[in-house]
Amino acid sequence: MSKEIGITVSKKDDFSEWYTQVVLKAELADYAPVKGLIVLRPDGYSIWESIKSVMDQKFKKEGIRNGFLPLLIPESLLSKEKKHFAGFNPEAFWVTLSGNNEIGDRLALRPTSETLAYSLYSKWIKSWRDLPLKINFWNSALRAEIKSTKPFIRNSEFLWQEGHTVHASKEEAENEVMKILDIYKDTVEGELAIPVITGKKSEKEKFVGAVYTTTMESLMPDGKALQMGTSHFLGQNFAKPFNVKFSDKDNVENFAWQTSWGVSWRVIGGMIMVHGDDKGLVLPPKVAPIQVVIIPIYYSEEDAKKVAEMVNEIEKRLLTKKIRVHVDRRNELTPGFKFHDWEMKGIPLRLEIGPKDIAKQKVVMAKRFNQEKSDLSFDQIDDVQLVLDKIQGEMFSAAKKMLEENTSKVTNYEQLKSKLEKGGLFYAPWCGKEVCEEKIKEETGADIRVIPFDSKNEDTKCVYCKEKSVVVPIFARGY
RNA sequence: GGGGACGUAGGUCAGCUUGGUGGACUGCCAGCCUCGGGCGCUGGAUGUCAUGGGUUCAAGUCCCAUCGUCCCCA
Repeated sequence: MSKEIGITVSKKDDFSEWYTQVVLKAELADYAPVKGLIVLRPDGYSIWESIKSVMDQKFKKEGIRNGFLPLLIPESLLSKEKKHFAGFNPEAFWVTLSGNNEIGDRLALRPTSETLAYSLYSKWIKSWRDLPLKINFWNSALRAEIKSTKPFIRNSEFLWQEGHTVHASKEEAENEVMKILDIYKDTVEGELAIPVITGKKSEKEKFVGAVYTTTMESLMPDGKALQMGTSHFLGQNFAKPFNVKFSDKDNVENFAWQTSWGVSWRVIGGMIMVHGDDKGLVLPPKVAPIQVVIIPIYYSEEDAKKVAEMVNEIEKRLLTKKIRVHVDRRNELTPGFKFHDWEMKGIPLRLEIGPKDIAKQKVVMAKRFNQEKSDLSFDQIDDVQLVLDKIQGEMFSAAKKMLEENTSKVTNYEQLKSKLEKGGLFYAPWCGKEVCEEKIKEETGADIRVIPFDSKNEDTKCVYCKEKSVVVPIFARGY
């Protein structure tokens, strides 16, 4: 009846509005009183905690430890690497007053911590014995977004992790860049069930101050690409201005080789977009705050008692299996309401237990992601974990299919332009010149998202200038 | 960078054209009724009409300014 409680637009008709409604109505986040800022509610934060815990374990296996850096960075420090500063200055927030007194060296709210971290690293690193140094920071970053903000996707403050490593050799640092990118890919594909394409950014799109940037890109159902994480090879670009040096085994002083890398809560936005449907959020089981919700169904007091007993029993069995289960015991709401409620919140699996089920020694099981309903006998309750694993796999497959169906090759500009109208990822040969890249961006709104590691340059011509191509990047409109 | 929309109850919004005692739905609270896909009934509480100024006997409504938010396009 009351349709306003649910999502009022379809994903297909009004994607942007649909997205906002899902974020708000599934209670992941809410708007803060300041433009561009959002508040994470427990269900949203729980998803971030899942991602965080998985990535954190992977980092630790890599010998990376966690640290904490302050929020304020003095301008004198932020501006030490010139390109870096030029890149971040337009979107930095500045603290210029302490009380009523002006601060001489004004303080930036960290847009990223390279400069601060490396000024300290130069103190900490003396010898080759101090390397490699690998520290990760779970914090937030602030970058002023004046226009087009979107919860999780683009905010003036966002949660992320930023890792900063220092190595004695170029090879080791480059190797680290790739290891991190692998961790990122594993996490996003394995936990969030979002397939990604990995590769390099173009010179124009790379992190300001990096030698090169590796990235993982995904495709959203509206045809736009979304960058899910980046891992940068910094070379000695920061080591030199920040004096990050070490004495090698021959007692010769060398500049160190560095990497930095980050993944933000933006991946949650990607997850919402990729998997959600007209009923709301659809969560991959691995990151769902609640994996199984149980709805008790009863008419009489007598039934209520019997059902409650069985529900408690099943809840216990699922808890033993370490499944995150919740029983919706709210007495004042009808089962129908609860079905819609938990569907909007994206809970992967629902078990309905009523008198009819008890008589037949089974429960009704409903899968969120494909709406499938089936019976599950009491004996099979211990298999629920298998069902959850299967859902996780099927969600990834569905997303992968969507990605593949909307990825294609183009050989000429007209083709690229017309295909871009419908959205998707497009492999197009490119001469490597920034002029062409810029023209394409100007004329079509699409940029180079990634130059995939596995893309092969055949003997083809640049899609724009028709000169000999050097690589085949993926062009797309992006977030 | 360009354009558009909006700000009234917790939420969504009507009321503004044509100034005259602030409304609907939903949600919330209490009670009754039950519950297998958003049940029904009864009663109740809830407002800095974004802010500041102006016009007027009188402003949610007209005028000006400010602040804030969202969306679309590049």
